[in-house]
Amino acid sequence: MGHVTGDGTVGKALAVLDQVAAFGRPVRFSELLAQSDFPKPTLYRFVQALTNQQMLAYDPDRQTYAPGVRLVRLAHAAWEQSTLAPVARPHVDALSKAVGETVHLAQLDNAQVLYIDKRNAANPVQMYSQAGKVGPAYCTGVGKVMLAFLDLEMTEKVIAQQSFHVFTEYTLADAAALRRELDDIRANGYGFDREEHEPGIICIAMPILSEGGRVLGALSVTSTTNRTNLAGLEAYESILRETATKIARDAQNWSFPDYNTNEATGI
Amino acid sequence: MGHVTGDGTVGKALAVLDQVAAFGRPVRFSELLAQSDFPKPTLYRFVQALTNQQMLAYDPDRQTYAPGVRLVRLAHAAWEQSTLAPVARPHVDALSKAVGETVHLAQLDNAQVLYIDKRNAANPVQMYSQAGKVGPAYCTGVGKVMLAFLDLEMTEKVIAQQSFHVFTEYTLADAAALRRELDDIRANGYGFDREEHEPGIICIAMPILSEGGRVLGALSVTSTTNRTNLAGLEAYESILRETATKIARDAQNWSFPDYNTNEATGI
DNA sequence: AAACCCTGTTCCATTATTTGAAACTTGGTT
DNA sequence: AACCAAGTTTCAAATAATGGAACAGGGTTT
Repeated sequence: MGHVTGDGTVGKALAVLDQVAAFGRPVRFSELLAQSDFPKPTLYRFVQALTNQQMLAYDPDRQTYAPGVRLVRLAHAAWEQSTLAPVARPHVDALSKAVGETVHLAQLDNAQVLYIDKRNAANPVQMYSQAGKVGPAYCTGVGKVMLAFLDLEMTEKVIAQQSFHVFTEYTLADAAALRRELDDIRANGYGFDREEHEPGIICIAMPILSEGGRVLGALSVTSTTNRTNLAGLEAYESILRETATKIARDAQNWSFPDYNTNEATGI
Repeated sequence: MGHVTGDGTVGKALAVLDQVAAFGRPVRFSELLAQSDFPKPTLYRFVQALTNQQMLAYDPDRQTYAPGVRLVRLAHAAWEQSTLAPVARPHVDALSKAVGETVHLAQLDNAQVLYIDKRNAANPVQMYSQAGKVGPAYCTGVGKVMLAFLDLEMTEKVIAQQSFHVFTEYTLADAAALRRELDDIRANGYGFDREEHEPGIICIAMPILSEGGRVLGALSVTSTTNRTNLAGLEAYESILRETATKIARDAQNWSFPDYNTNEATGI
């Protein structure tokens, strides 16, 4: 599943957790066993331990396992401490209000795009409904602009991991096409999604770069071909650039209090 | 930290993960060690393994650990498969649109309230809550209504785990006061938060009960004493009850496709 | 009913991994 | 140069993980 699996027992158990998550639906023990390298009792004990620990949830009626609620709790802490989202939040709010279209905030995670925040024009803040979702890097606006500004070695490493599955007639179908696109993006400083992932869905995307030029994440404004076109989206370039700059600046100055914030504050 | 810690190496490692998350901020190895029962090398290896596995993120500049992004990915799967949120979503959307105030969807998790979804009011109150966040059960609207409809044995078990920290002058200060309140809630079928957790913040809360009467979760509509009062919130009782009933009904019929949903869809 | 699955669970001797006191390294401070 | 604190590695002993095999339990077929 793309992970190292090393790290002794811990790594093995977490591989099982990934395996369950990858199913995308509650899964039976036998299904896990069928595609597992572990012998039956070994897998059984991992699943038991993870369930005890509430990393998996067991449904006794259906006899199925699914990722457990403890993950939701832990993820909240991760989201607040290890992603750009808390720093970016006010800026993403302001951007969302200004453009009135769907806004995404993303980071790169294991050669994939990880969406860490989203604003719906109509319906603000639906956290994990989209945040936490992963998507392909080679055919999304945010993915491509992040790839474009990695150092070359890293870019190649990530390109090598892309699947180049063809979603639409506009999907970039191979590494060569993607490299040409990345050159364009580097020249312009930003990029588009030209219905490459979903028909009718287009976006303009802007990298969030640290002062040193390191890729921190990316922002995008998404719309549909019914409502506008690429030229129309281009109008958002300057506000996207400003927003990205502000987020990068704040990320630089971001520091956590070294006293123990006693979390007596509300929900 | 409330966990069993058993389950061999896996349980121990996850206890470390919880420990890091509990800090609520990036934490140094020595800080973990100071409050840990594990000897230095043992703790060290757990932290290493978790970091390799991206369950923790290491910041080399500050030499600190924080919960890692892999959790965000996994939590998305957990949220979609092991919580009420996906079933409730359309109903919560409709409720939110109808009432124009902040709406919360919560479940009970280890004697705490776990918020699993949220819709902001049209003009949002400055209040900090998100999916994944946990809160106290004894002094929130959703917490109390869930407690009220557990079976008595379970109710007592959960009451025994409450801290009864006094947040405001209205906070229920002990188990006896909470039990009286739960009796009231059982009689009415729903409950309020009377500024018990945060000054100026009030809410009306409704349990989500299965046909068999099992507690599935709770819904609340939150506002401020500036904008309304308890009598004003009471106007939402019927729509809350209807929404809760619909969610319970859908949760009953909820079934996962047994074919492999191939997830080619975009964000 | 008996024989036969298929799934999930437990046994237990073998094996490999974890364990932790102590020693060592690194970087900063007196 | 001596000291100190935080982090890292070593290695024999202790412990926990491993997996072949055998055992339930529920359902279906003979």
